[in-house]
Amino acid sequence: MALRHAVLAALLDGEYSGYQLAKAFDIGVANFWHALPQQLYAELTRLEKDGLVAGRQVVQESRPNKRLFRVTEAGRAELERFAAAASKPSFIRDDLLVKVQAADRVGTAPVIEQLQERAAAADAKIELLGALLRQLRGDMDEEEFLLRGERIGPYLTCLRGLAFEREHRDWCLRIAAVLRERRRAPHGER
Amino acid sequence: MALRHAVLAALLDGEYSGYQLAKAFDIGVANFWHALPQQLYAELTRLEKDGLVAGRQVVQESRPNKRLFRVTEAGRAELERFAAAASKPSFIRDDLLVKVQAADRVGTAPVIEQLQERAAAADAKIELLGALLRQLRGDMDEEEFLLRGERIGPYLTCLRGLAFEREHRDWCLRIAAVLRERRRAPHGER
DNA sequence: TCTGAGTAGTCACTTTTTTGAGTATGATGC
DNA sequence: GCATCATACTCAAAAAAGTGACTACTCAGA
Repeated sequence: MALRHAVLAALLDGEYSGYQLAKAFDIGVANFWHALPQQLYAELTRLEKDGLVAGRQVVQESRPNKRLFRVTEAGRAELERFAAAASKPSFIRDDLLVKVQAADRVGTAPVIEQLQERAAAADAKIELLGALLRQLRGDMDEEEFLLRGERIGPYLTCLRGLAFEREHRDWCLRIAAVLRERRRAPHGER
Repeated sequence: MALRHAVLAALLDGEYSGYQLAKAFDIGVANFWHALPQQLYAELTRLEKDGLVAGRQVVQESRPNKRLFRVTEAGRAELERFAAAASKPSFIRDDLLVKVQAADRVGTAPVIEQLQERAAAADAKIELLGALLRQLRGDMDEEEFLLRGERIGPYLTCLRGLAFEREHRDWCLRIAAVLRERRRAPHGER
């Protein structure tokens, strides 16, 4: 039960529909969890059944009706319990790293290409997160916001995401450069 | 099928038993994938059935017999195919981040504690990876090794792991400091 | 007027990952 | 001499995550 708590945490700041939640999971929440819309709808259904969130129907004209969910007291308590329990260690799990591990035993050309695509994607995400951070802290500077802002959780996770993306971009570019250089000027035998 | 390729990539450097592989997955390979021994044994069985690895029985005295596996030509070809295919984007997936996201809506004390434990664990991993990198590059310096070393794949993924752990440690320490400071000097109302 | 994109979701299914409980032997430490 | 650790694995099951295929309605643009 892991997506469960990510959904609860994402839902702390107000009412969201499954659809809106899916968008949040594509940007801010993606810094600590990832899920497809179907998974979110399913999890919301389970959470509601367990009384951890409450949904209400909102009838709309000119677009489909929707259900908005908010965290209940029981949900908040569950999150409290979760926060106090031990966390599993985090780790990277990335196809691209697997390819790099094999890098000098398989063709490097496609890997170099993917490293560069990744770097570009990371760049895009860095901009997105920068904008999100500016928006979250409003007119305060970061230090002041972190000390006096009233809701810093999402900001803190975005900081982590930003650092991750920067690091990832730099690594991708460096590794791509190394692999290109080695193609240009071959090394030992083989 | 993702663990599959991680196992193949890890097996590129020689013959390993499931048991040895499990150790590798706890240190170096953990930089790009993570798995429990049971999964590795199961995956090795499947890989062998599919002809991507070949196992041979090694009879031992004074300890249980073991089976050593190596990547076959078909396995190498599969890895080649995998390297050329598109990769899924990577993302962080971390309980602790979920807790931080909820940080100012639930009790922060246990979260601060966990952040510090994590920072310490990251420190330990940083040392481990540093030693592994020194061992992998032998008496060359990094630049020379990356250019002329004959097997740099594992080195490159360890570099990623090292950067990740450093970043993670710094973030944990900073966030712990921020949350402590906010407990000391409360902000807005609530 | 047709096409595609955005909103809002559901159902069924498969794959992957995790968890828990075992087996067996020799070596090492108190 | 007894307990625990390290080696080396296996089996079964549950939980979590991911995939594909669908429904329906509105609006904007070609």
